[in-house]
Amino acid sequence: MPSPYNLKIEEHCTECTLRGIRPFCNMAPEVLAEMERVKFTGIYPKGSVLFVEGEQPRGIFILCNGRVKLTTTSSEGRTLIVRIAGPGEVIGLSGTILGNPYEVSAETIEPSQVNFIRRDDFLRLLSAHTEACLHTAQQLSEKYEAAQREIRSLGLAQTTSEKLAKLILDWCDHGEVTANGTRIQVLLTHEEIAQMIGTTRETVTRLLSEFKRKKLIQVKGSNLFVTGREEMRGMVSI
Amino acid sequence: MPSPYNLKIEEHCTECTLRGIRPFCNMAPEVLAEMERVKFTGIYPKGSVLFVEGEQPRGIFILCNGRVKLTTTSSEGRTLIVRIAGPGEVIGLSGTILGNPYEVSAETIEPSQVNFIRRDDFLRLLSAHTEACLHTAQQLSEKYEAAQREIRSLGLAQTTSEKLAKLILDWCDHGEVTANGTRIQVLLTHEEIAQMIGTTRETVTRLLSEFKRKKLIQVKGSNLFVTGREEMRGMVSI
DNA sequence: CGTGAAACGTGATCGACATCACCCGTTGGT
DNA sequence: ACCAACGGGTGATGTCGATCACGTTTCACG
Repeated sequence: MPSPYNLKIEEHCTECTLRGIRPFCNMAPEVLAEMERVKFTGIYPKGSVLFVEGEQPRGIFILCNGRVKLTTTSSEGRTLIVRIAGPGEVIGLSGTILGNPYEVSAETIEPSQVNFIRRDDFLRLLSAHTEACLHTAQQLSEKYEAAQREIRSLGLAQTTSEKLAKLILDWCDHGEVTANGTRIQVLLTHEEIAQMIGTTRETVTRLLSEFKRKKLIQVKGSNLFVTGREEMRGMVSI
Repeated sequence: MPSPYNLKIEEHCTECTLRGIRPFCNMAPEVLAEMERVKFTGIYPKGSVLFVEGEQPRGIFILCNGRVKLTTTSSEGRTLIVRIAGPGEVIGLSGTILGNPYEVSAETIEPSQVNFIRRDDFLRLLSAHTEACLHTAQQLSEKYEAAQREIRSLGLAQTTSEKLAKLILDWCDHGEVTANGTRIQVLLTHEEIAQMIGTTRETVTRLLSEFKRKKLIQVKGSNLFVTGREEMRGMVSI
């Protein structure tokens, strides 16, 4: 018997699938039924590793609920967070299609519900249903464009504060607008923020203090209130 | 009547299409025939602009011959070369699929032969032929993985010399191994190399001199001979 | 063949940021 | 209740690379 907590997110996911909110689930009933037949649903606690960079692709992971951190590591041990995937995103798609090893590692940073589809099942699905194939092409296009934007940020930003401001502004898009600024839940440590923009923990700490001093942001627990959204936009040239 | 030069590259492209060398052309005859019917072939001199960042997507460009520079520019005017596309690559795919504006600008850096397919024709092709759709998904996966690797390089490299060494090593993969090192044709100025790794022209000049001093490379005209491939690999931690 | 523009080479300077070192406060585990 | 481990804050220091400035070479083209 599942715990009340698990039931809750399961319910939520089913609902979203039925209503077709998730881009990847918004397909003809027979395709969805087929997907339903071959999928494995898993619920992972925070900190679970879905797969590791370099592994042979076992299949795709459809994230129903929760968030997953995608990282890559240099031979020196430096880590870069490539992306944080949210609900509705498909993970491990390109590797699974091409049969290439996963390019990144995936680790949940929240309790997450994940549907897994084995590689051969997925490839069969693609050949059998043009619709699934079209949706996959769209998902890949979106990921590609997101990667393109990431390349822009990393390559064109002049200073570290510009990168950090850009990151916070990106977060704002999914934040909640309140009386005292846009509220964002930051579930990342300074270390992890540093790994997202290719800098060090100390620099992130210092820059965030600077932003506080300049009244651009306010920190209350794990909430970050962005009070100077316009000023921050002025700092960003990308 | 086409010039001998144009004839030559046209011939070469036809041949490659027939032999199925180009990944995107390696499809069932009826799909190829359909593509043949809707495509527009163009031959562009060096420096032609295929499209500009931000434009509405008109369709896809299949590069048969030549090379195309894909760039993005910051509001400050700084330019980043995202990728140099070569024969067989499809350009403008993700934007065309999603209907989003082109994310980059495309400019030929060699005389190039390009097949253009209009957006609606292409989308019809995708819906009609699962095979075309599968090939598109594969192309997108490859592009996505390439972008991923680019993110790795930009985000994890510690120093600029590491980035430059990595770039040269990447070039080596398509170079010709000779008695005195791997030969590469560099058709880029120092300025453009700088734009590929997010640094300045002066730094590229200085670093290349340093590499010459250390006997890692030799420059003869537009040819670059990599003599110390192993030493350079040692400089790169990504 | 000359001439102007583009590409390349190099020195001087300076600031941003990585690195090291240490401290403090919180948290969670036994 | 304690203390190790973790996350966060901050100073001192050194260095890499951006920037400016100018000279030199190469090359296209009339």
